[in-house]
Amino acid sequence: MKDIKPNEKLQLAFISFIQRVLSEGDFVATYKYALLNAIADICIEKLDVSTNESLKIEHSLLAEKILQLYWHHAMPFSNLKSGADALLKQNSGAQSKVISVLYECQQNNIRSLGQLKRSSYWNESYRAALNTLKTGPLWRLQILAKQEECFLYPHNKKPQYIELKPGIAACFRRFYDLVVYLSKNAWLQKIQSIKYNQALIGPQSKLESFLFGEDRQSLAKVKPLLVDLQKNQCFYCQKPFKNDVEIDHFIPFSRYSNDLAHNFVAAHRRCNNNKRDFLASYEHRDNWIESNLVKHNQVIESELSSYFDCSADQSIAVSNWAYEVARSNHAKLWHSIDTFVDSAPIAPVLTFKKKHGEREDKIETNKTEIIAELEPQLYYFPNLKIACGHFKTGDESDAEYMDIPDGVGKVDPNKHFFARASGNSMNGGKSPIFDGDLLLLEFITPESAGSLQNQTVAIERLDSAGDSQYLLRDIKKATDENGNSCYQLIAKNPDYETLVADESMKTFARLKKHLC
DNA sequence: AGGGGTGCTTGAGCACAGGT
DNA sequence: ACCTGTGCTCAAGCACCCCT
Repeated sequence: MKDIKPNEKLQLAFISFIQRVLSEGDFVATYKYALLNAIADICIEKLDVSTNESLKIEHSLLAEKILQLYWHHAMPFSNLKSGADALLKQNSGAQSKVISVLYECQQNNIRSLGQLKRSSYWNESYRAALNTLKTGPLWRLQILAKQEECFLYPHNKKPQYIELKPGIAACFRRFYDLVVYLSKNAWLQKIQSIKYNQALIGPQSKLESFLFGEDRQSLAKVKPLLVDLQKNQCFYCQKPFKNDVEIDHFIPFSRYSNDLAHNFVAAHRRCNNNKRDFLASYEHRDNWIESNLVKHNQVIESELSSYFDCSADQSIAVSNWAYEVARSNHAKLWHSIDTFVDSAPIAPVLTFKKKHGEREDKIETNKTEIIAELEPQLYYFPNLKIACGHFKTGDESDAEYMDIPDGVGKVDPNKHFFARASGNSMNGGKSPIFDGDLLLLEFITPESAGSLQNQTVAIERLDSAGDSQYLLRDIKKATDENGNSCYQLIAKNPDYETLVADESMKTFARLKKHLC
């Protein structure tokens, strides 16, 4: 729930603005498509992006991302029919500066972006991208129909970063697929529209896969390593390989089209095909974290850093984002052949955690020392007021983490969460609940609820505006005046009247523990 | 009405000068 | 050495006008 529900009006305004950028902006070169794509990528690659906060993105990070996005574009495009072989122009005038410098690097036998970063060509390429961004696209992206409209970030040229306005980063995360799809399509059309390119591209071409396709060749480097690390067993079914190994993108390539070294697992062809573009279940995700980001982190980094980006933080951030979106959309997660599980209700967000007593700077210097594990924390929803009075509107936005206090017993981050009581209707009986008390609740569904008789539950209903309202009450089965059985919602405080459950209400969570 | 020529505007590349 | 600002050039898009 964290990060995924920016204000609905803002979401609509965001979508509308992105559409306008692509339709009303003037495009002579393709930089602005790349910039939009770069910002979207960075928003999902960063850990700790909060819903309503602004997000600073360093110009340097954008420049690196731009180089990454243009890397493939700087290779000569071959038209198989005509035999022509040349660089596609990405500017209506002279060739784009970024393409020119990357092309020069490739002509000097730099074969990957990782190699470029370690080479003497890096500085020049990086500066070209940075200068290009700062002289134009950063301040032109938000010029719509000749008018400057700073919806995404203010135009402040002094600091070395742009600052996405509150909620914008969350919108980029929520609508990542859409933004990338739209910007890449517009990018593709722009390249096709440049007259110089038309002779080269011809009437139909494989331009899209050339520009935005994956580098399949590099996967050959991954297979033997992963087969070895996985002890010749399929990542998903744990059964041995029989000449049927395929490399799977754990976070599907269709969802995130940058190859990250930690994102690969070896799987049976059948398992991989059956998984298709689904996210794997939480169980698989835990195993992936344990295997690729903890146990084999260093080996993967040393063996594959020449071919792929190797940031464990980036991988975990992308995985968090992908699972957040899945949960928000109630998507199914693939577990095994033709078997799926729910992504809702609450997926634990994984973060790296230091070993107890370890110094902070070790994270930077020695990643093998980092252990990835579920923090002993649960979600806390400060905006979710569980009413102890009358139904009260609240929402699940702005989730935070809260340490699990001692003595609460066994909890599951998939089910349990914290929220505050609001009001005094449950202030009575043996264990009164006061306004502001912390409640440990367990999410329930009609299927998982079991008998609720004599339990304290949070009930949810929708108000006339469509917002959710919540109320905490004891449940008791009773008989109404017509002799029909019904459920009474009883307040511990006798000053509050007993309500009868109706069809507009649903049980949302049961009270597991009341913490003062 | 439609085609072609002209001039203006815009976004981008590039060279250069001056400041830090 | 690096950054920043300025001015020039170029190609494309567009509006306008004129001619057929």
